[in-house]
Amino acid sequence: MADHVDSVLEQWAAQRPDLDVSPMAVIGRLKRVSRLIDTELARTFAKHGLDAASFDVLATLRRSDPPHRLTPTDLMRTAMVTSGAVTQRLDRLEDRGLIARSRSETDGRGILVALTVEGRSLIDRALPDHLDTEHRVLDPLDPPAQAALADALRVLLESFGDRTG
Amino acid sequence: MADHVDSVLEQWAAQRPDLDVSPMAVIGRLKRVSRLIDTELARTFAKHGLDAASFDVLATLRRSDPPHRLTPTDLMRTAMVTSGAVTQRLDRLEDRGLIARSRSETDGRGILVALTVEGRSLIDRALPDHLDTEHRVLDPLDPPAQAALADALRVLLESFGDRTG
DNA sequence: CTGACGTACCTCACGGCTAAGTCACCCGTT
DNA sequence: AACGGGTGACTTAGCCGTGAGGTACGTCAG
Repeated sequence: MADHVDSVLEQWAAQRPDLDVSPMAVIGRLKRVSRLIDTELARTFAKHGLDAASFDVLATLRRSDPPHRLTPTDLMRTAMVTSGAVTQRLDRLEDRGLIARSRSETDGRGILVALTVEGRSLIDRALPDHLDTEHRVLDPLDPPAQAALADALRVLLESFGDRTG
Repeated sequence: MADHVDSVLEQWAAQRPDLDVSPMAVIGRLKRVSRLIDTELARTFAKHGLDAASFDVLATLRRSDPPHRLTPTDLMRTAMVTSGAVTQRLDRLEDRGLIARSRSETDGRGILVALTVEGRSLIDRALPDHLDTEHRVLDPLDPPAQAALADALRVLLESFGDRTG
């Protein structure tokens, strides 16, 4: 059974047998799987009028500790995007009435972002559907294989310094 | 040892204990690792005046069977982007003299894309550097763990129908 | 108190991609 | 030979992101 990456490796072996392309077996697949999953998840998001960026913001707010308020900087860090991207995401969500911005009372520069009633309602509707999709995508791997996969990925994340706090 | 995704899972367990968010342990990490690796690889590409999109095209041509000519459709399929994106990638590379387009002799609609001498020279210079980076990124996993990771990802790819041919 | 530096958020020009549409050409059917 | 649907490449409007830079506010040493 050969996937696309197997044939890429074969091609390299034929054209550049002097190179050790073994890491491509992992990194090539990682990129490809990630892209295919993104596409699949996007379908579910679209059913609820969302995209991955909007879902990400709403879900991050929803899972945060009560009173479910975060600063744009918090959102920037968890989403791994620039501050400009966060501003624009919030603009779009605010225009649609899904989040609300308020000034921080303790920091004159700060903003607090909160879900509106509509935003909370929407994310609570979208979440189960999203989790169904995620379950379905991972279904080909049995639970121990999923756990092993998660562990391997965590090792890589930690090597990048992706720690809590 | 907790990474960012561990804390996300904890937050969900606290805020929505009714939901089974276990697939996020895998998919959340996958997205995060993929993004961090992309950033790391981009650094190496930039050293050679490239980005991931350009490198992808040059590398795909380089590893193809002699005479190293592919159609834009071939490139579209391996890169998993739209035809419009391929056209624009080729425009940029052609402007820089790294690839050349010629008309297909057997199909009046078709185009053949080939590396120029400069393009081939550039990709041959960038490749070893790129592979060093990929090796370094995967270094935290020992070879058996890398192989296991690749296998798990292949199972997922196959479930998406990502086969050769 | 003051100045210098750091932080928080926003602005904006620009770049690459998608999605939808165009045009030319291929090919099986009639 | 003509037609009609399929295919290959390109075009363009619009979206979302980056990266550089601006403004306002916070912090702290002197």
